[in-house]
Amino acid sequence: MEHRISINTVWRLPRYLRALDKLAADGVSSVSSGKLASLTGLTASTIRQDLAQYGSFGEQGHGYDVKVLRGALMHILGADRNYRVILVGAGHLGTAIIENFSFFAQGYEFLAAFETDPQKIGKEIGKKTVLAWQSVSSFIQENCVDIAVLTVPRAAAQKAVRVLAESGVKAIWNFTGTELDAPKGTLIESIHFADSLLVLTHCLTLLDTNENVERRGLPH
Amino acid sequence: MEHRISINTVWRLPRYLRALDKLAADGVSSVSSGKLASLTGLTASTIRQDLAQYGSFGEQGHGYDVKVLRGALMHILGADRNYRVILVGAGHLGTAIIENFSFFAQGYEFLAAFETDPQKIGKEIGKKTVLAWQSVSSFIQENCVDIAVLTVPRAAAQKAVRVLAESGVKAIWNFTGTELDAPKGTLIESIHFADSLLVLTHCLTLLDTNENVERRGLPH
DNA sequence: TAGATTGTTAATCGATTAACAATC
DNA sequence: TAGATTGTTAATCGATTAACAATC
Repeated sequence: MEHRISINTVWRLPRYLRALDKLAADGVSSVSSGKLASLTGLTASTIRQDLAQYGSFGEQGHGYDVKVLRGALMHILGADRNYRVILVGAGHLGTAIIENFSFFAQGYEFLAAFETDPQKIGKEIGKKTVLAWQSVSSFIQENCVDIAVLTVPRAAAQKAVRVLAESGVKAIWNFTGTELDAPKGTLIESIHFADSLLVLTHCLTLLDTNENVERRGLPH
Repeated sequence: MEHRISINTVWRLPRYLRALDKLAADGVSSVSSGKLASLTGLTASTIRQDLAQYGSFGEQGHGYDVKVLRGALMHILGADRNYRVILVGAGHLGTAIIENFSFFAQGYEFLAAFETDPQKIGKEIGKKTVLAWQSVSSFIQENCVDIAVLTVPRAAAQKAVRVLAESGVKAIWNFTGTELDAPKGTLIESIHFADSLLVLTHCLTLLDTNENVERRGLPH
């Protein structure tokens, strides 16, 4: 593969996937770039450009097969592998992520949760017992953990990252709302709730001042 | 104000705010665009360009006063107003958002939570009693609700949006993971956990194939 | 075949970067 | 004053859009 694919393109792929899932749920088997464009709020041109970076998935004159394209995107995004996941921080947020989100069912294997609070240790989350934070390092080494979902309080975040990285976790999915220094070789992907809320209030402000709002193409 | 400000710029403002908060916490009172650049992973040029869209907040030769710039950004983002907020869906996720996030303390006034599950009605979240979903419409009309935090199951999401919008909620902060149709006049800002996780696994895939990863400038 | 829609090349547009005069 | 750093203009780069030949 020749040139670097832009981060904009990468962040649009999950959006295509959402649209395809909806189409599949509605029993639609084939879709054109134009239809996909109207579903996602993007242009047909952008979609064809994005897909072209990875290969040819459509059929001229007939569009894309929903299942085929979905499978291709899943593969590109690395979502057809099996990931071994732990939860770090067994509060409401962590519990919600592990128990609520359906995408977490397929492919992802949830191994265990870790906590420092003795009151929470021993309870169950996602059908696994909550373990003591103390034991996380040996657990990671013995169980080849790929991803740690980080839902600890802000103050404990950076220290937890260090321990997780040193123990061999490959990636950290960060919900703590803090900017974390990623140790070399460890990937950190952050979801900043506050950013999203600030963009929301910004848009509210624009509405009030009667300016036009350009709704997001998701930089993030 | 002349031209439309790009969505990329808007999404960078909260990142500046995060850096400024960190500086303020460290007792730093003044910062240059260069320093801010290294803290955020952006370029000094981009930062000065972004700020210039809204005005002049620095002092030539001396950089920006941390508190002044912070205040300016808060104002631009509409975060210095008071918002009246309700929670719709009193599960783990909603509870986490209301109780965990410090930014929710200042400025935002949490009024009530709503649920359909009789088991949850009457309990407490964020020092407020969970009310019956039935009563949401009259509550919104009587209490001038600005923002609804939506944390209901996917299947209930679109119907809830219709009710909330018709009752007069101005904005919906959507955590349901579904693409929602926004009724005219209602703003919807969505956080898609799945998108973030897919980008994470995509980056993991790139690492494995030894390609370079361009880390995000946050399209979102 | 005719119609539709892709994959791809070329044109446009906008965003980022570089550079520098203004000035604290 | 000299040094530093802004605000801003100009240059570059990349991303989006438009167009169209290829083809199912």
